[in-house]
Amino acid sequence: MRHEPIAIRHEPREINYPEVLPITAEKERIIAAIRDHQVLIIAGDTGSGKSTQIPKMCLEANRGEKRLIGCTQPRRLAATSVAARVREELGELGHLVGYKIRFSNQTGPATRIKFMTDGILLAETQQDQSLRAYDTIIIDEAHERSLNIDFLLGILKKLLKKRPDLKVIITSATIDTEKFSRAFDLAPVITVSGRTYPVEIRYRAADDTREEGAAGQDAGYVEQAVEAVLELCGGAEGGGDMLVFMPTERDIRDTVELLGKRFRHDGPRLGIKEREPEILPLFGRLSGTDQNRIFRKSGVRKIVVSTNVAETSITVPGIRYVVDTGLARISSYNVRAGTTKLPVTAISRASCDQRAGRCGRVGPGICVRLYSEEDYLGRPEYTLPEIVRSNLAEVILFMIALRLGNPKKFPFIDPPAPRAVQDGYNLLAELGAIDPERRLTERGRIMAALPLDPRISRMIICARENGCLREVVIIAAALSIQDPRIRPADNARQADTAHARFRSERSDFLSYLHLWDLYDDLVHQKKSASALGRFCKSNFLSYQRLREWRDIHEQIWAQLATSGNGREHHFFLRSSCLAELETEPDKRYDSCYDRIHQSILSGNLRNIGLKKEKNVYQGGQGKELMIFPGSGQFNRAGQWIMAAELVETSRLYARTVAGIRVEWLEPLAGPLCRRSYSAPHWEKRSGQVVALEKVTLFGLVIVAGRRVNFGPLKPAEARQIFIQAALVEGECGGHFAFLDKNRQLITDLADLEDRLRRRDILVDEMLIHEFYDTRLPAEVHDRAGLIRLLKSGCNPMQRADPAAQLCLYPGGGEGRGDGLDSGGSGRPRCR
DNA sequence: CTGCTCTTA
Repeated sequence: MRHEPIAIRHEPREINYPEVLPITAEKERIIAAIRDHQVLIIAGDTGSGKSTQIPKMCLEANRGEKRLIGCTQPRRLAATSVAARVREELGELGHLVGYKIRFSNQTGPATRIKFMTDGILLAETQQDQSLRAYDTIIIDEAHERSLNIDFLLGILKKLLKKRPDLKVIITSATIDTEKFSRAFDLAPVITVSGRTYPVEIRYRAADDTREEGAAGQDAGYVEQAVEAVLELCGGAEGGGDMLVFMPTERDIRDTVELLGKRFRHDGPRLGIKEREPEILPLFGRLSGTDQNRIFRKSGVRKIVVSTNVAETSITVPGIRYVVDTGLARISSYNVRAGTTKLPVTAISRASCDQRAGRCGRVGPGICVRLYSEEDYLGRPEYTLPEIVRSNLAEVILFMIALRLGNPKKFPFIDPPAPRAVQDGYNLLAELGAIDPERRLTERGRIMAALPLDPRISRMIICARENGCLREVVIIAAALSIQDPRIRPADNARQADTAHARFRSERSDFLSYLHLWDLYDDLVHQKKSASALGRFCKSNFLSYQRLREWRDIHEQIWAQLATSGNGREHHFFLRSSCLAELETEPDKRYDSCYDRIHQSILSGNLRNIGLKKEKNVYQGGQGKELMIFPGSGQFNRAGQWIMAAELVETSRLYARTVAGIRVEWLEPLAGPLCRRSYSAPHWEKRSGQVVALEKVTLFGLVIVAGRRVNFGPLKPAEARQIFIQAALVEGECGGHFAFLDKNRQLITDLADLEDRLRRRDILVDEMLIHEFYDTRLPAEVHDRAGLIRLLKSGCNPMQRADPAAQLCLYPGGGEGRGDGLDSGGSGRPRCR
């Protein structure tokens, strides 16, 4: 818990604002608005100075006196770099600025302005629900509408009544400020101009009359982008770096390759006199050193070919020209299938404009759009907020843990669809996090306390029971980071060879464990950071991501240790299933493969598959999966698999895959299994009605034709079969006096009919069935039940003798208890 | 035969 904040009184000192920033002119207006309103919306485009100057204005408005001024940023890098900038600008007041991001808390008692990622502020609400550590909260870049931002805005909206002293400032690009204002009871909007240069937009749509390529080929935007780049280079525009936006890594590879070729072969003919430019790919999975090449000055023209990272996350310096395909991969959650789609999609107008703006930061720019103005105008204005295209399980778990009420009534700016909310509840129920009343279970509480996807938390809980916590925590941390393997286009083979060193033949999860063991050895040998870096480089691994992996691993252990009582920590550390003596890497985990993978399966039940053909699997709910070619299980996997992820791109791919045994599924899935029964029939030997049980999980048959005792499942149906087969047709087995008598009577009557040549004395089977049906108690449906019934006839308190009841003629019973034959084995007898 | 990008107790 936070101790009472210390009020830091200080002599008022001059706070300086850079004159060049447009926001400086609005200073007095903004300070007055902060004083007069609880919520304020400030709209300003790139270069307005809002991120750095508004926190200083809050200080000048006497905010942050007893509590903190909290400023959120969507990305860690932004949080730390803006903090550094403000600290520098504040000069001798610089010590008032701190920041906190995951794994690094640089705040102290003197901190009054705290920069952080929005994820951190969200996480803090778990400890400090009313955010009492803050008197002012600034949500920056709200227009990005990330899941964290939308969730935070809802929480703040609910908090405002309870915390009248709290001020909230929402800053955004100058788009859609109306929506924010309306969401916060018509909060005032102050608009600040940006500080950018004009950007000339040129539309260069694909020529419609141009012949289509081979059937099924796409529009050829790679070729068009290359043409556009060559035109710009050969035109009269002059020098300056270029930024080309592509939707996928593969397109980037193709573009880089084609550009290089064209410059070499056709450059002179196209009037490009300059030296061959430097062509650089840029995407998130690129190693840090390769990413940093875009910041180096080389003396020749730079052409950066990038994914969406360059739209908001990385600012490529010095860009004068943008070539925009208008495409991006945008993820969306498919509620029906429970999978993620990652299609190449036409981006929104806001995104197009953001991309264009990337060339107006150092001087007037030119943006070539590979689509028509008509196309542009027909696009949606904004990108769909992340919350309406996400799996909501984690959000809902959080809401239950914090008692934030019904998600359907929560003040989301754009509420998610009811079906998506229902799906989130369903997944939580499948994971055992909530009970039928949607309250947290014991498991759910542990899951809510872990900073992980609920599915991953579920694996850890299962591993605790299975005694393989050490292994599964390593894997859980691995599943929480981006793939640490690097596979450069020009060195793919070498990378594959390097990665094969730790690849498991049976499971991608074990590959993670092998890599961990390899790297952990080096760390324990106290290798220097540079030695570790060299190891990463030569093995095509990301040093950054391995570090993140270890950090998350440590964080999970710390959380597990505090969630139990202190003593549990020891238990956790020792609960490894590792066979101490086995040193050969791919055999090390053989003996505990089942336990580890059962634990992982507990979080991945939705992602199982049954082999249809090589690499193609029948998934749940009628899905067809294909093993991702980058998986170690490609061309290797057996009959049943599970995957940590199912993502639909060109196909529905299963990523991070391992073989499982079908027998694991039923006990783990429990009530998720659907059962159906067929061919119920009387079995004389066992004295039961037996049916064939079929068990399915998400539509996949996991048990077929299992013989089960049908009576307890469907007593009424079983009883009819029992009456017909055992009593009417006489296949009961054992010896029962009443049955013998009834049979004798029927034989006698049949004889009588034969002699008299009549056919109306003996009643037909249907009537005999009816007779038993009326006389036999409802709960009797097998031989054991019949024996129990007849035995109860021995009880003197019993009014009617059951055996007599079952005799076909009046008075057929021969006294109490006589329903049972004294012979036969193992049957109860009356004494 | 190959998947955009962020973020956390």
